[in-house]
Amino acid sequence: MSFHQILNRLLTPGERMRWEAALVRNARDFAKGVDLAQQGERPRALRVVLSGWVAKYRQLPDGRRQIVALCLPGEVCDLDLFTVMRTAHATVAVRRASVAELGLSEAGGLVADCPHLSQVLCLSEILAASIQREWTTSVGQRSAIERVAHLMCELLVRQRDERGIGSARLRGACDFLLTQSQIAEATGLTQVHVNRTIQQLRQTHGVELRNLRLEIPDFASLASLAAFDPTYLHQGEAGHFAGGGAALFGRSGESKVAPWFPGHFGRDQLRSAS
Amino acid sequence: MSFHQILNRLLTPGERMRWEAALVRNARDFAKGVDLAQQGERPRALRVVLSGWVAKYRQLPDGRRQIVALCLPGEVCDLDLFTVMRTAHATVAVRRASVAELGLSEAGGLVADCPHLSQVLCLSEILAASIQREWTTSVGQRSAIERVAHLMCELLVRQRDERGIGSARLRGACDFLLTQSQIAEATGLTQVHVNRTIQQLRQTHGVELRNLRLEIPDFASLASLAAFDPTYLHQGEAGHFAGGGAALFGRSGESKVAPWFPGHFGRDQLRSAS
DNA sequence: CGCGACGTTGACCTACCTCAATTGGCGTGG
DNA sequence: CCACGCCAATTGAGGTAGGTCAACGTCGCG
Repeated sequence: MSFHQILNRLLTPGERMRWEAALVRNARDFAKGVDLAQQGERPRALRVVLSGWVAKYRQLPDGRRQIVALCLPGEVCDLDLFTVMRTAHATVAVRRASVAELGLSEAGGLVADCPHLSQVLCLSEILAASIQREWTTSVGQRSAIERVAHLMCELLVRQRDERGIGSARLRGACDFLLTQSQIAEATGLTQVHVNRTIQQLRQTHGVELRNLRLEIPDFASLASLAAFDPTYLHQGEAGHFAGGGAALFGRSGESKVAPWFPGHFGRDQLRSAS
Repeated sequence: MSFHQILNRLLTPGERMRWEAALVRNARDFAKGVDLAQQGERPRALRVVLSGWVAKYRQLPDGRRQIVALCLPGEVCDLDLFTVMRTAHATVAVRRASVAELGLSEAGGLVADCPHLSQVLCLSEILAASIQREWTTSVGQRSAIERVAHLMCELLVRQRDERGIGSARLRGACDFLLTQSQIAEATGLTQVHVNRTIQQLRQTHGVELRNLRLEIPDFASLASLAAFDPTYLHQGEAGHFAGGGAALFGRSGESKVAPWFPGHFGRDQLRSAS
């Protein structure tokens, strides 16, 4: 399922409104290449992409970088705000992007007010982890042409059911906001080699990648070349998630949530939003 | 933090006992190389490694495989049982291993009875995701020698605070249950090349890898070679997790958990264990 | 009109792969 | 106790996918 599907299935209409109002209220624009967060720092916000793409990357001391994840519109970047002391990766705007940044009090208030929200957040994290495993597989096992093709397939499919905030069409075409250098950083290849690889995909599969648009004339053959098996995207499992999530989270919809928050940072207590 | 730290901090003594009793009751042994689960099938159990190592791997149609994660003693393999319809990866015993397999009703009952358990499970999943990102970085950016060294560093550190079920000492030595072929599958290298790489590590860093034991005379220098930065393991953050987790999960410790379970598989309802 | 970002091309190089033996350790059975 | 067989580790020779370096082209924008 897409993140939107999860949201729609698990949140009540009221929760959804509250969630989206908070996002709009905290929207911020970032120019291409601007870091939203540095690696090693204490997480400052729960981030939700509203438009544009955002990348998580890890940088080694000598400058090498690996993009480890892409966050498309509507997706939550991570739960670091709630769970870790220092983020191990940085976050950057792939292109001009609009991102909602919810501070600790705002995010905590939302979670407190929307009993289903923690389910949604954790499930989105679990989906992200599944994608992450596939990326590891790609970089570890697939050849250059397979990697690039696989990335294309994944991003097409991930955008397919992003009605609402996203901006993708069905059938073989979608937004593609990465430069070739960024594709290189995501696939563990060189920018030069990515270029040659794309040309090869153009010739052999008619794939077109221009003006931030991707067109795939024959998705099936590209998927076959890339050994793309969409199982890991768990599409259409929102219903299952809803059930399993409820089990896992003890039906938090029924729990009385206390307006309490640990002050372990020495920060202010949360306001308990109504 | 290690998974054990999370467990110790977040579960009440009673919950811990219940948890461990369930593990013991459902322990099963697997010979080396035996699959605990195939990719593409419906998850059958919540698995917890008791002894030995377990690997998650993804296999491509032509046979290439990538080990995407290692589960050490005490760790939960994944939450697929609760969250997805078909697992995208397979699970295999790296060596003879003992694994607790909790079926849906047993696992659901545990989660229902132990209010903090869902926190523990989700946080362990989040930690696993962080490790996964580092693996992607490794395979994408690090050279062969860096990859192997990094894996060694990670596994040493991950075993350090595994008192209890685990069997690791501090200071530069730990169990290492992978064959060179398995290291190759985890690092995206060839078995042959892994062999040469290890020899190089032996000569230049005195690293010894024999008889399922790893010895690292100079951890600092190996870590530096590998660009190993343990931030991503989030050690010693169990306290933080406890707080943040509570916020994220709405202090489930206080919630009244209903002995209810979705029957979306058409399975039996859960018994509500006392 | 000129600058900067992105894409494209060519020549050369090397880290890692492939294939194919060979060695060593160890458990098992005779 | 030795012989066999299996599995993991090791070694060698040769090949290639992809990296490196260095231009050059092209497009959009101020």
